[in-house]
Amino acid sequence: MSDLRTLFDAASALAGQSFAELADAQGMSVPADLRRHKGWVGQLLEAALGASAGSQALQDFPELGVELKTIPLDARGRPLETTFVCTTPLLDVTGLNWEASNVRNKLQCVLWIPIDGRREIALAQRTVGTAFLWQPSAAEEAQLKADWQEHMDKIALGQVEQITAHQGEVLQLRPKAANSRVLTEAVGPGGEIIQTLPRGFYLKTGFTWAIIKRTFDLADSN
DNA sequence: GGATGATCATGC
DNA sequence: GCATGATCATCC
Repeated sequence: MSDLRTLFDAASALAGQSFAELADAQGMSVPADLRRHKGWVGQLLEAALGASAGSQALQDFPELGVELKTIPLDARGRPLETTFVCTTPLLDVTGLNWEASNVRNKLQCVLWIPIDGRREIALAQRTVGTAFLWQPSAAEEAQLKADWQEHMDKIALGQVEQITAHQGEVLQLRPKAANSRVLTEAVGPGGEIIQTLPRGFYLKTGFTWAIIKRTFDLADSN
């Protein structure tokens, strides 16, 4: 992808296409469901748009500074899932600041691609929605920053295990691992090193719903 | 019905 | 294990 316009046009052109059509074009096969293929739709869209970062800790289109995110919507256009942003540092966090954070970097410019997330529709028949570019408004960034700071303060104080997904207005902290037996190092209550579940930052659905709602001029009811 | 905590696949 | 891509499954 040489420029943002080209990428956006390519993403826009995917609107209305079914996963079966897209998979066929990419030489991919469509799984029966997502239970054992949770990231499949994201990978399908990455392939269709030529994202190249792979498993590196980079934006999907580093040269454009753009992060690609699919977001599954229900019949009313509401997000069905929270949106994973990045994993959370749990050690040596005292010097970290929002401006240099991975969360801010990832969310600086997002190419959102709504997808049909309805489980009652066969995966192959679900379709891609209308892509749109988003950059956080000053208000949105302020919310994100406040939540990020609150979480990071607790982590720095050795209180990571007191954090639940209920905390944070728009940005929550939740486990992010293969399973609940996976452990990583963190700071404990007494400043010692403890073993704990890896965590990740996720955008709450209320936050992404507000973006979707505004973008497509949808009503709050229904 | 919706959100939380747990989980799945893959590459290095 | 940690990064990527997320949704599942169970709970309230």
